[in-house]
Amino acid sequence: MSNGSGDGAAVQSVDRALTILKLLARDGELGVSELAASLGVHRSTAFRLVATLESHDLVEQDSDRGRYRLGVGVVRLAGATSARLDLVRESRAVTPALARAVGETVNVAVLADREALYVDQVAGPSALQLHHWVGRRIPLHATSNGKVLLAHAPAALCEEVIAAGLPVLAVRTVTDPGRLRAELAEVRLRGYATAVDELEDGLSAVAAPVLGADGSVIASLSASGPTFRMPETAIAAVAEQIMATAREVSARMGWFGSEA
Amino acid sequence: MSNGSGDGAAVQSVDRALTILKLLARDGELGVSELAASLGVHRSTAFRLVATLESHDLVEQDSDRGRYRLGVGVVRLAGATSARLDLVRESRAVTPALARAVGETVNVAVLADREALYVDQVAGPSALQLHHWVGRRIPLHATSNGKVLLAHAPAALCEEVIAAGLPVLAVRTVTDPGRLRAELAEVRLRGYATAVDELEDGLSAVAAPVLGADGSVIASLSASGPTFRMPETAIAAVAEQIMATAREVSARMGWFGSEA
DNA sequence: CGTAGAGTTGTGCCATGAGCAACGGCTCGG
DNA sequence: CCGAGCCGTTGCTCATGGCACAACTCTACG
Repeated sequence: MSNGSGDGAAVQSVDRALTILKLLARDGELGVSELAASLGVHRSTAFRLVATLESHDLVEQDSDRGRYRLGVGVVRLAGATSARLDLVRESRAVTPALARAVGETVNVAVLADREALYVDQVAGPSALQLHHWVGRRIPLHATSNGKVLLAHAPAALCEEVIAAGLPVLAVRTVTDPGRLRAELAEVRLRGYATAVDELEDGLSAVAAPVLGADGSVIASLSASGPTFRMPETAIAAVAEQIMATAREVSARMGWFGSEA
Repeated sequence: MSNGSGDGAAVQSVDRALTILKLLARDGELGVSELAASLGVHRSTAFRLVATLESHDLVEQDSDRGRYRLGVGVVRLAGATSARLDLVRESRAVTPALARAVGETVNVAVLADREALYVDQVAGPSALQLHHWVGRRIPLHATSNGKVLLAHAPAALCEEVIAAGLPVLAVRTVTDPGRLRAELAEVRLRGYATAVDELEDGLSAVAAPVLGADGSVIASLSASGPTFRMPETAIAAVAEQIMATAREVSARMGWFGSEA
């Protein structure tokens, strides 16, 4: 093999393993010898490929020496991708308009472990913009999105985050537990969160919660830009726009108007 | 590498590719360099692994040189596995009792391309039983399950199957198009199908349709055994039992009683 | 414009993937 | 019951396919 430059099957053994997944999707259940015959490889090769898939829960066996079928890991992967696809697709219907209206970069974030995971971003019209954050994990205490997610998370999670420490990231990072708790209470009351020079010097953001069909907070929607473009006096007006858009996204996600 | 005998990661490159899927499930979107860093491999290695995943639609890119996320192939795999898991799980609630009651092997089959795909099997109590058929594809015209599926399939499919030829498989295989059409009409009228010495000499079967929530035929349920144990005189009684169980499975699959 | 970083491609080397052989378990037929 | 055949699994060796390096292209930023 000379590293196949065009056919897409760049790594042969990976290609074979993925072909096993397709065969099982097609046929439901197959034994090692059947897989080996379909792939045109030796039984021991098929066995090792399927064992690797099994170690990742992508296939499973009925019994110790039985036939293989697709496993729960496949459903898990799909769950991860379709829920997030839904959120990104629905929010994308309205976030470009918000980005234009407030003139800043709009982000959507979800709670993942004890961090804010950025799942979508739409740039505002300015030349001075945020770097691409999708796929990045950001500390909860230092961002507006993080504060929204934390304010609506179980109290136990909030205490875990505080117990793990609130590291300094910028000149105004909130590092005092009491102050963070007070801010989170205000977020819940007011309906939005702010972060000014807390993640990065010169970076400000405002965020509001996105609700799901059952009224629980499933994501956070923010607008962020340079602090000099988002002065104290402008925050409330921006917050109103963000909250309105967050309500629209919530409705698109199935929320019917009565907050949990 | 000496083919790692215990750690489950039998094939390293496959393990790495599957780890990429997990990373994307976790983080939503990642670039080649980020994947390479997470895996601890060179960028070119990560690129080739992700290219292989992409060739199988398991990951996709926004743009030509953009970041990767999980692709529609993942949802397809999950669709294949969860729909079939549902059918097998729901039918399994009642098929063992049927196998005991009629004393024969019970099978569940679905229509897949132009064949009957066997997705579950429960052995009857007799020593003389069928071999394991799960995962096997069987010609539609020669089995009771195939006839049920064909009788309720679009007419175009029926004609395609006939046009492709009806090969002889046993002494009584139906090979005449007119006779097959007449049998299928009778299946639709009577509510069950039979196959006697048509797939294999000495093998008989009776099958009835399983309906889904929308009243369409989603599977076929059969009992099969040696012809000497299922004489002409016993077929109607067995058919009643099979139809009753098929109605139960249908209800479990969400059918509410009014056939489409 | 130049630089840095990211994505992509070509090449050669060696470590890993593949195939062979052997073993143990299970099923079926005599 | 025994033997044969088949299947799943494991150990070993070797050669080839996977990997890293280097180079190229493209894009974004100062």
